[in-house]
Amino acid sequence: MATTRDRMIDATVDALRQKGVAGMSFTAVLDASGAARGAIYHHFPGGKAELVAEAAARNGNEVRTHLGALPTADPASLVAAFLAAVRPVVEASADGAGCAVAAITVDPDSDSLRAVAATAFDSWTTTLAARLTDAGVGVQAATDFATTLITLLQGAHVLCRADGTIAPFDRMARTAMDLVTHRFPPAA
Amino acid sequence: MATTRDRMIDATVDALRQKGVAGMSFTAVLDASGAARGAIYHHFPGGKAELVAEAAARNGNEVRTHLGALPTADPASLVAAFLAAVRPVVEASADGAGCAVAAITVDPDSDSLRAVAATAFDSWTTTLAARLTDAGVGVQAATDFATTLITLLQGAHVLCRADGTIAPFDRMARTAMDLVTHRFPPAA
DNA sequence: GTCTATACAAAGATAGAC
DNA sequence: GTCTATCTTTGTATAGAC
Repeated sequence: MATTRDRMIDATVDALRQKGVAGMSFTAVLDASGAARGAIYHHFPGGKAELVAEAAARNGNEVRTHLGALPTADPASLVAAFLAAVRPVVEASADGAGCAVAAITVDPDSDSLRAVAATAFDSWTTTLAARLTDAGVGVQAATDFATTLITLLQGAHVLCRADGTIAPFDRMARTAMDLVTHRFPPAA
Repeated sequence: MATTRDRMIDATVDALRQKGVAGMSFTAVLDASGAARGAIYHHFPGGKAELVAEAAARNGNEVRTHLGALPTADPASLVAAFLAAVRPVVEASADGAGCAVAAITVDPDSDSLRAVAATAFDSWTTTLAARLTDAGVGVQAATDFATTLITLLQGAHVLCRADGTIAPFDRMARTAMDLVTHRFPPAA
């Protein structure tokens, strides 16, 4: 069974994705988690900043784990696997969800939150880059390429949320596959 | 000379880029624009929603104008021109600025704001797609490609803001140029 | 059109009983 | 550890004088 503290973090991740840091309220987190008001500063003495940082970090770790499980093959099929894996997440964005890690980058005056987001994004690109080098891409190109894939993912969140549909993602995915297959043609 | 109303809109664009819709306060807008408190509902009877919608729409139109002025040539040099044009904007994101149109997509329960953002993004992709067809790309591929460029732009805003540097943009730009030149080799 | 003053709600944060 | 109650600040929104 999940502890109260865990439920609060999960509720915070959801709230971050939908409303961002400033738009998220303790009231919403407490309602969703069933916790009492005083529980916040009991479990998170640092207040909102601490709760938000831990929630975003947890979400970032989960995503990194998923990215690390992608099958390694030639670059083109890795890109295809990446796109297929993130599509359901972006689909949720079209319905108003968004990315929790991206949400904490918008905080006005919190350098520590931006650092948490930077660490998460860096872990994603590093993980993806490792898969690309496994697929035969050079180290420099793999790092650049992995950054591009995460950039596309984050941009798709924004465009699909605005559009209310997954259509922008699908247009982008077609282009990405077209470009990468011309650059790294399948050996077979 | 700019009217009070114009200065309020400009201040709102800045506030949106830095703090988002929920994080933006009338107090900040009034301080930055030098307007009085009562001026808000005089010029914008619809309150915050109306002010924010008009600010984002103005920002969206400005960007579209810039995109329409890009020189048309082969696809690869158009991409190069696009990347060079947006780089300074993304550089501001690394310092905490962000994109005003992207900011209004995060609003919790405002469908009209999301529609404003969707219209702006659509005008950008349509404008870019027209340049691509001028450069000889087919209509379907041009639409997909233009969406991909805007997706990269929005993703770069997010990653660079998190990182605090322009480095993610530059890594993405290298990859984008590498991919597009292999797909559409220069005629010369 | 522009200003001051204020009403009303909601936010984050704290204190202290159980 | 968990809860209720409350303090303080800040936000949006409005009223009305000039």
